Amino acid sequence: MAREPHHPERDQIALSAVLEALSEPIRREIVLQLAREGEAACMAFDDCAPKTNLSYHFARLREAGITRVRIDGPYRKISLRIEDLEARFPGLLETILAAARREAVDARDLATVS
Amino acid sequence: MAREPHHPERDQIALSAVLEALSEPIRREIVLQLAREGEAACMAFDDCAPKTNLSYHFARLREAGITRVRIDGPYRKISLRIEDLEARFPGLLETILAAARREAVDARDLATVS
DNA sequence: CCATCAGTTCAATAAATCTTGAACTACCGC
DNA sequence: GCGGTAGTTCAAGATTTATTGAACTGATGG
Repeated sequence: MAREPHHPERDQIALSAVLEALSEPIRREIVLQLAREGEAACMAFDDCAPKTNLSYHFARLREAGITRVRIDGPYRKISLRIEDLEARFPGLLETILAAARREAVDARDLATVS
Repeated sequence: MAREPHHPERDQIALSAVLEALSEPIRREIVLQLAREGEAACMAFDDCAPKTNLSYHFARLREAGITRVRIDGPYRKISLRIEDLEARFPGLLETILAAARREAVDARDLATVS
């Protein structure tokens, strides 16, 4: 296990990678939760998918430049790179997360009517 | 050839599909050009990729709900579904296109320095 | 030291994506 | 109708993605 996982520099964050990372529902759910609750350990997402699958999605988010991973004893603490993303692509993260929240609300409303 | 190609209803436009569609550089280039120049026939993009490949990307954009295709004699006129997208996911399209333009500018600046 | 907990890496598989050439459809002008 | 132009569909291949179980690393507590 690499002691320091790789993170792209702010200037190296690519739009294709960011959009592709956030096009996945599980990864979007992870990012939404990080936006709500701030830094969290991996185990905070254990109800989203099996551990081994989460590990894959964490890596994709990290390599896309969306999250930062910090090793804290036996835990890995994940957080959003909000400032880097805002500097590179202003408003992008917040707009996509707003769209995700809106889609969730719309889906719930639709279920209520039926 | 289906006379009327399928378009998803406004309410059926899915965030995953939109982000995935726009994560592809060729498709993003198509959408940028549509945003600049408005409705255009497919042949307006012939320098982006071979025709058969473009056809594939046009279909992905249309099925994601990003573009509308209108048959006009021998041509197919493509346009952005700006109002539908704005109603479903406010600010999303414009923010992503702004990010795409910024990334292009940054890449050009980097090349100028080197 | 040993067991455990947190999380990753590896290997394998199924599915989706991107790309291309060949064949096709649909419309138009002569 | 014939030929040409605009664009799609089909089939095939290479690549990437998502998912999972098994084996692994690294830190901690007893």
